[in-house]
Amino acid sequence: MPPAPVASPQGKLKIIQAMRSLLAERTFESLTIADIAVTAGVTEGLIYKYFKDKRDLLHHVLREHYEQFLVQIERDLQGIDGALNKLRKIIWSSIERYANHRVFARIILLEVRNSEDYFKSEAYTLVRQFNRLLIDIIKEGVDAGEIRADLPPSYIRNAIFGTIEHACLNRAIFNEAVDTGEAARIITDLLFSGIRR
Amino acid sequence: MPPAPVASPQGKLKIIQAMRSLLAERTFESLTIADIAVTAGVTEGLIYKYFKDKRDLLHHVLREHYEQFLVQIERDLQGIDGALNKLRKIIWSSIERYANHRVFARIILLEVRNSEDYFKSEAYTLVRQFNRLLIDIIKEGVDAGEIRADLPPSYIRNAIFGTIEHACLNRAIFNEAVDTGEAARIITDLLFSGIRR
DNA sequence: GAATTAAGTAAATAATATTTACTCAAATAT
DNA sequence: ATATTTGAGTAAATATTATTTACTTAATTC
Repeated sequence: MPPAPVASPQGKLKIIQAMRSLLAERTFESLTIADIAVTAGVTEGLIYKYFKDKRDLLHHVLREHYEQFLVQIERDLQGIDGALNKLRKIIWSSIERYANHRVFARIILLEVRNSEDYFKSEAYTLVRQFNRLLIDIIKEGVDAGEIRADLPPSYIRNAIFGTIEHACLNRAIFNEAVDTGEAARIITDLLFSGIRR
Repeated sequence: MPPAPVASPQGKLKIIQAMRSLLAERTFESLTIADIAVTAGVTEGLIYKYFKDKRDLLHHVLREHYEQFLVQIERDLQGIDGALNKLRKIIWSSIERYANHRVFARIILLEVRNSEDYFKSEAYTLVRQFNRLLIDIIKEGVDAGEIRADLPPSYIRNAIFGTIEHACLNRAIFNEAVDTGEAARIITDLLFSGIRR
């Protein structure tokens, strides 16, 4: 049997929870270790017992979010046939995630990409995994004749991610509302059919 | 006549230049005021004479870059007719800028959006100005029947920016090469005609 | 029951940002 | 021609924040 998942100690959980709730209101840079410790109700030293530094804690929070996201995506794709239908669903699920999990959106869109450590983190491993999934679906679509073969899959993936992210940026930054269904419909239509009349 | 542009003092210029050259190699967060002062050959105090704090200096560097970019864009659009042709040119010019001015790309894609101060900065005013230009061109295209009228212009703008930015992200982060002409052709084609076969 | 270990604390230290009080030289006004 | 102001710049002090260290304490295991 697999090793029983060792329960995290209270203190660690409180630290992670404090980080999440502080990030809902403030930027990563503006948070001090003291802030986090006070909010969590632990001492500053304990944070360094579980995390290498402030950024490592950030990456841990992102990783947990991303794990949930990937589980949900996998579920969402069950029973969907055809590459375009899968992409449509992924677009919807991604927007839904950014719209309803603002801390997740803020971390990934605003806070991590400026640090080299991120690209060595486990969180980034998950991002790459999601990337590969997307590329595979695009290739499947090309092979099936659903998707144009003259556009490199990486550009298609960039267009999908980039468009979604920009559409959700104002949500992450200014807390503006996003209508998931509407946004997904418009973005899918735009990417599938183009802007030319 | 307009007030003669007062020449910046040597020290200020050296500080700005030091910031630029350091940002070519390292992330904003990793730069200390001491680093910047040593590289510029001035004392730390002088930096605070001209800039409110480290971020204010970053915003100043971005503003100078963006001013140049807008001047170039305006030139590039001269004599081009038709909204789609203008968008095509803007896509090319934007990619060219990110590809050939990596510090600019790094600042705007990775370093500023995580701070509230940025959105109050003069640099951001210029970004909004560019945004408006793009929206105006899109509306012109809709009115002229070149661009679909059933897609909100803001989504079209997000798709254009987002796709370009994601395509240039690996350039900014990992210093990967970008073939401007090729990228512009593919992205324009993708956005104008869609990915569906 | 002694030894080890995990969870946690408190205080010290190190790194860094920022402020303060000053110097000097040039420009300007009297 | 000199006193006064001002802008450029410095050096050192201070404030803030991150990180490390040395230590409890309570539970587990040998």
